[in-house]
Amino acid sequence: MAYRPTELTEARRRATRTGILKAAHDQVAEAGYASADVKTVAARAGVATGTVYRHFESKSALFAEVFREAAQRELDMVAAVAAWPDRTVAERIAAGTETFARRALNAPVLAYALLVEPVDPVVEAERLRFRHGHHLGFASLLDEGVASGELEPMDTAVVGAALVGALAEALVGPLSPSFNGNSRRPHEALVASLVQFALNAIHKEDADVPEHAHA
Amino acid sequence: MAYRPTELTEARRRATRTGILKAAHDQVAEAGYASADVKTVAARAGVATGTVYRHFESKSALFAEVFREAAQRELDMVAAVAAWPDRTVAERIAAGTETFARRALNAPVLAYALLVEPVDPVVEAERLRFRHGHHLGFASLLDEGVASGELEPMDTAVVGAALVGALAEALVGPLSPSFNGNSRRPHEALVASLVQFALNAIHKEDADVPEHAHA
DNA sequence: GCAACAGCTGAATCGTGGTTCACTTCATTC
DNA sequence: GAATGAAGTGAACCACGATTCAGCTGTTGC
Repeated sequence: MAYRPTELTEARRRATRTGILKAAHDQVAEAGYASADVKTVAARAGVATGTVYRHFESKSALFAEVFREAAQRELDMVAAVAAWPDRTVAERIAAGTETFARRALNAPVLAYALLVEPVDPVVEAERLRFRHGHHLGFASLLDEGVASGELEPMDTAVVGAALVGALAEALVGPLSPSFNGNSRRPHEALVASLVQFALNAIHKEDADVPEHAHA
Repeated sequence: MAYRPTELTEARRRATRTGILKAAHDQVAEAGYASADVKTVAARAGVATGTVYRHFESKSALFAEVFREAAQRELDMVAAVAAWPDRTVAERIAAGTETFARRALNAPVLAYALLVEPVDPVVEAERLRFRHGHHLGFASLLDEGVASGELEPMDTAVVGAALVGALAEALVGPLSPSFNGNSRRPHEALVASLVQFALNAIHKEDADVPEHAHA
C-alpha cells in the first residue's frame, strides 16, 4: 500500500476551497447574486464546475457560507465602532449608523446582495440572521442607554430593528443598479441625514456629531 | 360568415381573467409567492394552465399585475388615513404608520410577499415601485410639515424612505413564517412602539396619539 | 517504477417549472 | 344546423442551471 494525505496536499485542498469562496464572493460583489451561477464561479476560481461540489454540498451551501462571512465582516465593523469607549450611547449609535451606511455606499452591489436582492431560501435564511445580528447590536446599545438613564425607556428590540430597516431602505435607492455614481457629495449628505434620523429616532438631540473616518 | 364577439362572451372572458388574478392573489396571500406556480394558480382558478397564457403574457406579467393591485390597495389605505383633514402632520404620520403596521399584521403572508419575499426580477421591479410609492407618501406629508413650520427642515425623501424601511423591518419578524399568532396584545404594543418611533424620528414629542380604528 | 488513492475534470444528465400548440368546446350568425 | 372563430384544454415540450460521475492527473510511500 502507499499514500496518505499530507500537509502539502491538505494545504492545496484548503487553497482550492478558499479560492472558490473568494470567487463566489467577488462575483456577488461585482455583479450580484443573480449573476453567480456555479459555472461562472468555478471559471472565476480557475477550477471545473465539479470541483465546487467536492468542497460544498450544494450551491446553496456555498453561498450561505459566502453570505455568512461577508455579513460577519459587516457586523464586526459596525460592532467595532459601536464599542467606542468613553462615549455616550448616542455617539456610538451615530458612529454605527455612519459605518453601516458608508460601507454600504462603498460596496453597493455587495450591500444590495446582502440586504435585499432576491436569493434562494437557504441564503435568505442567512440574510435574516445577518439582519437580526444588526438588530441585536443596536438593541444592546439601546439597552445600555436606557439602563444608564441616557435614553427614555423603549422597546429596544423594535427600535433596533427599525433602525436597521431605516438604514437599509434609505440606502437601497442609492445602491440600486440604475443609480450610478454621484459618488462623493451626495453620499455625505445622505450619511448625515441618516445619522440625524437615527438620533432623532432614539429621542436624542443631535449635539453635533463629531467627524471621524470609519469606512 | 358568422360570429362576432359579443357582450356576453367578453364578460366571460373578463371573468376568467379576473378569476385568475384572484386565484394568484389568494395563493400568494395564503402561502406566499414561492408556492404560486402556474399550475397551482390555474387549478385554483378552475382553468387549465394554458388558459393563463391566453390572458397573460407570462407568469411574470401575471404576478406583476397581482403585486401592482395589492400594493395599490395598501397605498390607498395609508393615503386615506394620511389625508385626515384638520390634523397636524404628526398626527397624520402616526395614523399612516398605524395603518401600515396593522394591515401588515392582519395579513402577514401577503405583507411578507409584498415587502420582502424573494420574487422574480419583474415582480421585484413592481415591489420597488410599491416601496417608492410609500416613500413619496410619507415624504409629501413631511414636506407639508416642513413648509408649514410644524417640522424642522430635513431631507424628506431620505426620511420618508427610512420610515418605510423601519416599519417593514420591524414587522418582518412578526410577519415571518415561524412567528405564529400571539395575535392581539403583542400587536398593540408593537404598533404603539412603531408610532412612537416614527414620531421621534420626525422630531416631534408624542403628544399622546389619539385612539382610532384603521385596520 | 508502480500501486494506491485523493482531487480534479467537464460533458452528460436530471429536475423543475414555465411555455406552447394541436385539438376540443362552445357561442354566434345566417 | 352548419360554418366560423374565439376561448379553453392539458399533455408534451423546452430552457436553464444545478448536479453527477466515469475517467484522468498528480502525489505518496515503498
